[in-house]
Amino acid sequence: MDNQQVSAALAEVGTLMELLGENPFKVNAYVNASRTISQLTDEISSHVNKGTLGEIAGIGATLQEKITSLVKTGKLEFLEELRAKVPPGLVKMLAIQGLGPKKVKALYDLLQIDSLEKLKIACNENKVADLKGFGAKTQQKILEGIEFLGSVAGRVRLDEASSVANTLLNLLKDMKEVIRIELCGSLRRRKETVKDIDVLVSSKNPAPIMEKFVTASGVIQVLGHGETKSSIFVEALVNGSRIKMQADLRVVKDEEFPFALAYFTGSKEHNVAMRSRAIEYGLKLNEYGLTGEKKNIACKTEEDIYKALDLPYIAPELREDTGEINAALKGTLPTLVESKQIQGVFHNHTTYSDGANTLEEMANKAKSLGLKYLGFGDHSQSLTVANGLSPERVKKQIAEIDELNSKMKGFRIFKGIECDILADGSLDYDDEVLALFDYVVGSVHTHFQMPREEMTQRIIKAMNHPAITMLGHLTGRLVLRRDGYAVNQEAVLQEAVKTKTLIEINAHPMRLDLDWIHCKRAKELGVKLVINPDAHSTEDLEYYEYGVSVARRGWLEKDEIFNTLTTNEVEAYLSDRRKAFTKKK
DNA sequence: GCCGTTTTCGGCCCGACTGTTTTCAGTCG
Ligand SMILES: Nc1nc2c(ncn2[C@H]2C[C@H](O)[C@@H](COP(=O)(O)OP(=O)(O)OP(=O)(O)O)O2)c(=O)[nH]1
Ligand SMILES: [Mg+2]
Ligand SMILES: [Mg+2]
Ligand SMILES: [Zn+2]
Repeated sequence: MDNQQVSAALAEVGTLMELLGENPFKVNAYVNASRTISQLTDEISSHVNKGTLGEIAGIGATLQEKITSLVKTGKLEFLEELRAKVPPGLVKMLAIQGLGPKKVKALYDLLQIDSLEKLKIACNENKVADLKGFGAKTQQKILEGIEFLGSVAGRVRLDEASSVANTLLNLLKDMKEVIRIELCGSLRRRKETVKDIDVLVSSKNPAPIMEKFVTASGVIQVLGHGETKSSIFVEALVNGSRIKMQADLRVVKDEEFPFALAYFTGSKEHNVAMRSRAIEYGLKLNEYGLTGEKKNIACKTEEDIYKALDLPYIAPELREDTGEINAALKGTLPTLVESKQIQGVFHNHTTYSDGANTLEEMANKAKSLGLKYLGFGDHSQSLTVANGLSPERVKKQIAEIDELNSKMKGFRIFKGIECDILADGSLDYDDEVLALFDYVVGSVHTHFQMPREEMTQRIIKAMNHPAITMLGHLTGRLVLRRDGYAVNQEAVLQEAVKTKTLIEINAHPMRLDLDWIHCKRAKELGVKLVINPDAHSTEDLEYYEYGVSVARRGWLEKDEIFNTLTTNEVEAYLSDRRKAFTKKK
């Protein structure tokens, strides 16, 4: 079993134990281990083999045993026993808004309800309202919740969620009652997918803000409407598709804003760690302040809060409880790469293949974004569905780039190609054609169904071709749409070190590939990365910002990102590599 | 189930909103 499978199994253990009414702290041990393993940079199997499982925080003797069983046999007897005790319908019932493990257990214990169908019937027969702790309103809400299940949205891509969030932000930000307003939660931490929109406002007069929020256009349902907190379910149109999301609004006093900002930014696990640290200091940390027995510790910024607990500021992207607090203590937090340090981007498409804009339009847009250089990467000849370039058209494009380069002042265009890595790991052009480019991005676009080991060898073979400069979208995954092909990312990253292949952080919000966890792994291994927007239009060029977010979540610094180099440095680097390639032939 | 400059038992983050209650449990953030 791999990390994600082990993580899923432990999460299921947690859910089933909860439904059996187990001790919540015990349940939390499983849930916590599940999360830790899902965010591990290295492979859980390597910990099993090396006997280092116990070194992972939150994994003790019992969990070591269970994880070892999962990794070695793919099975866990304890989980099988739990599954035998808890009907699967109970887990489905948990998805109903407002129904948690206690209520589901009560419904099962008292009315033998073990499916959505039976639950609906019981509600309609008015049996649920009579149970202790239930009532007419709860019964009605359950019925509505069952109907709502079909339209319940899962997670949403960061770019789409940002778009919905900005609509809400614009709705509120100019109200006279609003002093400060900020997007928080996973949006602020720049997670690749977002479950809901978390908005924080400071004000002396919350009521009108709450009112405006719950009556906003597109609100499908008001989930809660209180003095300091409201929740809604909204529908919005983003790029022609309907997006349904929850949104939460917290309103606090302005002097509480930094504490509320820290709280509402999360993550939950980071909050728990920070609050536990406050306890060690004899203090209490919540969304309103940092308080002791008699004293209140005034903080004007988040930085002040960290400082009060003897920690340096921790950037939102790092607040995932993946070691940031320990690193902060040791003074080994990274100085994260910033958007303004990106000098240019590679891997962009034009009308030569499947892009919407010309070379010149793309170059002008890049220049207007403040970039100093732009690299192209249209598709290669065998990718006919995307209008891949024949060697003749390659030469034509190169001539056009030469002309643009002589015309544009203070801006440099690099000649590149997104060259298909064919099924056998060979490249899609002869070496004579490959020698025409300043750089080559190697990407897999076909034959996704290969066995994992074959795919890994295919990519590794391509990385060993001296013409390859960088590897495009390593796994081919599409966020929330398609899993990547089976590939040993660890092996590819290790090979990248050996072959000095740059690994792309594909910044297209549909891809974000490498993901942030493997960025962290790449950092540990000493891999160099390059942030590319994979732009198919001028607007897409701005996607590199999403790649910067991934890099920051992966703890990456300026020096670890190739395209923070200046034009001259890039020029020198690429020309050296090209010389090595052409000399070899 | 995990963990330890309050160490091997007794804690484990803390609060808002709702609906059921008459003082609070459950769910969610
Ligand atoms: N202290 C504390 N804070 C929490 C807890 N649950 C949530 N929070 C805070 C931190 C979260 O980032 C923030 C928003 O909660 P969300 O459930 O919306 O999670 P978040 O935005 O992190 O991720 P998501 O919405 O799932 O993409 O509220 C909790 O149990 N304790
Ligand atoms: Mg959220
Ligand atoms: Mg939320
Ligand atoms: Zn591609």
